[in-house]
This record gives sequence, C-alpha cells and structure tokens, in this order.
Amino acid sequence: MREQPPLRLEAFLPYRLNRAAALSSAQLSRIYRGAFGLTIPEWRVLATLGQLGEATATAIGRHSSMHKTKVSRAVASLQERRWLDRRRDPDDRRMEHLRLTTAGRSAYRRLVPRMLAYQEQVLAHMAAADREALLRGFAALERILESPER
Amino acid sequence: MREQPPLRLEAFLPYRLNRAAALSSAQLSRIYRGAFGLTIPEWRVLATLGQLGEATATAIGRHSSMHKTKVSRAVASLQERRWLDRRRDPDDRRMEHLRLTTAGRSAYRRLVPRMLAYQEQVLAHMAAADREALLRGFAALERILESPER
DNA sequence: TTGTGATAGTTGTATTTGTAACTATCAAGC
DNA sequence: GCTTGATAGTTACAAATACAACTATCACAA
Repeated sequence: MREQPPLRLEAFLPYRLNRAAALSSAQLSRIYRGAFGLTIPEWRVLATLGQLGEATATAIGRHSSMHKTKVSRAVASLQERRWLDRRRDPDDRRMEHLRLTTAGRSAYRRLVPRMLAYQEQVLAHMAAADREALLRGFAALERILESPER
Repeated sequence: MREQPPLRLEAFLPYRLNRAAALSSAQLSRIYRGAFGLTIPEWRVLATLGQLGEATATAIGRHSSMHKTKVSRAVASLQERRWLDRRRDPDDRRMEHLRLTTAGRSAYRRLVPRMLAYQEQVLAHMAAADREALLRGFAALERILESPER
C-alpha cells in the first residue's frame, strides 16, 4: 500500500486559490467577452474608471492590481473604442487624467448588473452559514497575504 | 457628491479571488523558483507525480487543472532534468506512464516541507475562528464553482 | 481488412504577458 | 540656470500561454 502522500494538491491552499480564481474568471469572462469583446485588463480599467470616476493610469494600476504596461495597453484599446478620454494634467504634464466617455459609461452601466448578478448567483447557491464563513475567512486571508513581511 | 459606485472592485468576489491567488502564487513561487528554478507548470507536474506515484500526461492535466500542452512542455522539461521518466504503455501505445526518478523524488521531498510550511505559516497567522471559517466557506465556494451548470 | 471517429500527446503559430529600456517631465540642490 | 534622481507612461523584445492542427494509435463496425 502506498503511504499517505506528503502533499495533496487538491488540499493545498495556493493551488485551490488559483483554481477557484481561474474557474470564476472563466465563468465571468463569458459575460464581458461575449457581450462586448472585452479582455480582463480592459474590463478592470472600465470597472476602475466606473468606480473612481477619474483616475490616472498609475492609480488604475494600483486600484486594479495591474502592472502599468497592462494598464497602458488596456487604456489604449478602450480609447480606440472611444470609451474613455485622456486629459493631460496642466500642472504635471507627465500625468493624464482618464475618464469614461458617455459611450464608456453606458457600457459600464449595462455590464455592472450582469457582473453583480454573477456574484449574487454564486453566493445565493451557498448556505447562509457557508457564505458568512467564506466572507469572514477570506477577508482574514487577504489581510495575511497583503501584509508586508510576506 | 459622487453617488455610491455600483461595483466596488475590491469587494467583488472574482477580483478578490484573482488577487489572492496571484499574491499567494507570487509568494510561493519564490520557494520553488529560487531553490530549483521551477516554473508553476513544472512544480505542478512534480507535485502530481509525487502524490500519485505514476500517471499519464492526461491524468496529470486532470489532477492539476492544466491544459495538455502545458503538461506536455512541463513534462519535457522535467525529463530533460532527469527528474522523471516515461514508459510507453504496452497495451495502448498512445499513452505514456510517467514517474519521478530518484533525483526527481529527492527534489520533491526537499520541496514539499517548504511548500507546506508556507501554507502553515499563512494559516498560523489567522485567528482560529477565521481559519475555520475560511476552510469551511472556501470548500463551499469550490463546490459551487465546480458544479456543472456553471 | 479497411474505414470512421475518438483519444494521447506533440508541435506550430498567434496572442498575451512580463521585463527592461526608453521618452518626457518634474522637483530639488548646487 | 544646470545637473541629478525620481516618476508617468509607452514601447521593444523575450518568455509564457492558448488554440488549432498534426501524428500516432486505438476501438468498432461495415
């Protein structure tokens, strides 16, 4: 008989996190890719500007945990769709202030309810106690993962 | 005053899952990349073969949630290190049975305690109730995400 | 047999991503 | 004013990844 394996992948937290993230991303992307042909970085920029109203590329990267090159390319692509516009800061000409155009805001408003519905549908399928446990435990995990010494 | 934004990214579950997964992956990869120069796919193949003892490439892909091309290339790379060997199945010559060599098993044995230590260190920093909540809630979430209709 | 459809695994190619280098601008000190 | 070092953002190039096509093999049936 084979001895108990020292590491079971399916019980290993980093693997489980990756797997759950990949599954939910794949499910969610069907919405924004199917409806608008957006990529993940583009969706995140849209979501950030929808939330913050106006932001620089650096601020978008910080808020959405994306590298500046990813932000730069997603912004360029959304600008090509005329979903956002740029305004050079007159006091510091290195920066550009970005905001959604009317078309961008319209897409955002159409997209958000479907994104939230996905989240609600996932949470609604869980027992109330499991849902509360998830939200509590996951918040604690985030604090650990984000703590600086790590 | 700006109205309450309809979707706060930092509270949106798929985004939080992706972020937590990326953080833990980055932290964990310091171990296997720093010690052995492994990539994530290589580590997953190693972990799968360490756990299962012997498997085909298809079985590795299924067990580690990786696409067959990723598995194929990771297997080729580990074979080049002489960390695994292949044995063609005599009854079905399409398949190859893969297992770790002595060198591969030795690397696995050195790596696993450090991987588990990382997980333990993360969990140990959480309050017991938070830890229990995480494990309970996350397991429930996995069941939902993996359920077929989604 | 031999033809058909399916499966195991690899390879080619295009897309995506990350790293590093680059331009432009600023602030602060000399 | 000029350096010097830092920051905002873009671009070039290399690495990783995904998708599709491919080879080889099998099972099954006409």
